[in-house]
Amino acid sequence: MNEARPVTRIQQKNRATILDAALDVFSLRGFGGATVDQIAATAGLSKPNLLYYFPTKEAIYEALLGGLLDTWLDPLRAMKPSGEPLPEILAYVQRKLEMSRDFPRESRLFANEIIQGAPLIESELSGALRSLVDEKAKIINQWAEEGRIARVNPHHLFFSIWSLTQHYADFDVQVRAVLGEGVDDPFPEAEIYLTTLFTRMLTPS
Amino acid sequence: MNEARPVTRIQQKNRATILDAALDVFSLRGFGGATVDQIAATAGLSKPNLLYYFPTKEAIYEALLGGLLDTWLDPLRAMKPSGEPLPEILAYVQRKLEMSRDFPRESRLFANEIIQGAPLIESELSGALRSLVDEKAKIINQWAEEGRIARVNPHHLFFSIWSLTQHYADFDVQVRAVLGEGVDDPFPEAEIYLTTLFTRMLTPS
DNA sequence: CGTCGCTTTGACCATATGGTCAAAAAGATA
DNA sequence: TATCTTTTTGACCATATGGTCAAAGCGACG
Repeated sequence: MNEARPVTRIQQKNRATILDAALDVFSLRGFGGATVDQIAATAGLSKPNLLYYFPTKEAIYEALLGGLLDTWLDPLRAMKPSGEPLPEILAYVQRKLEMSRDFPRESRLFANEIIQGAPLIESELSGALRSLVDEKAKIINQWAEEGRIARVNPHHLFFSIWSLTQHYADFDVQVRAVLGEGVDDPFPEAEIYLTTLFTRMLTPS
Repeated sequence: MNEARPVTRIQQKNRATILDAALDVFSLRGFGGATVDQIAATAGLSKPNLLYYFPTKEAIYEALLGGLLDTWLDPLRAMKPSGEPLPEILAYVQRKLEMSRDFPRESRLFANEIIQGAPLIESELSGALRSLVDEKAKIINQWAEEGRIARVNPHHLFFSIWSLTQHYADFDVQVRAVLGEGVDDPFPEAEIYLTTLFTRMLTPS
């Protein structure tokens, strides 16, 4: 009768600990480069104990990725056709940049997955993601036709927002190396730069 | 007396074959996720035979990365202060985009390395790369002061060029998934979009 | 306190993986 | 053709890795 086992406090805590450790390891080494032992060590658990909570390495990875794309797209969903065009877009850029600053591991995990061919989430990319983007692209086009923003290819506009914001998480090492010791937080300047960029590009001439 | 052994034709061919195969595998799976057997199989060689040409897996990886950053930066080196500002910058963007189109594996290899913390090339990043960027940043600032382009943060300008162009190689799967079946080559539109973007951002108001 | 189910672990296993080595095969050279 | 060097390979090895299992530890609850 599939007796519903309650989720104990220990289970909740350990699952969370494992996922956090796995995020550390997977985002840094990619799926193939990560080992269960590393994750277990990072989580402070024995390997069999870890495998008591997640049956396989794949299961941990899937648990991390599942929902990540969804969370990642929340800021885009928040872009409303009723708002002022430029502020709506700039708010989206800013929220994406904040996510790069506050959740760099998630960003890198996602980047790793995509670079490696997105074996696990390709269906979501051409399904849910594509639908959402198509829908929001119409809004951009609408705004452009009304002359409220300059005309741009809306799909590539989204690509550029993703690329520019995620760059500060994924290529953090490079950004810091190039900026040098003097700069300990690249994000304030990044925000100014990106705001300027999108404002100049989208302001109708 | 360290008799200089000549490099035979067979050696040349096999080294090239191995590096090409390794590029396939490393760019898709990252260093940790790649196996010597996969590389050997892709190259059509036996594993011991492969290890006759490169002593270790690391050696293959290093051989690939060594020089890659250098090649990668050639287009930036070509940016001359004597030229017209906007065309110089647009030419740089265009050449970087071409590299993403023609050498996506190299781009992904590089991305993998950076995302994973650049263990092998961090010194180059804060050495050669940083110097070159600082030098070119001065040119950008000079142009801005002369009123020939709009004022922007030059370092972040370079970040944006790298990020936007490499995105089309590294996130190719996502780009194609979002654009759908109808688009079989995203690059022409990308070029138009990026040209527009940088023109609008950099044209003095 | 005793029982029962949840949690943890040491020992273990099969396979994968990076790498070695001696010997065979294949060229080059004379 | 005989000799010497370069190239190739089958067999092998130590370690790493993903995963299993039976048994022990532990906590909640009657």
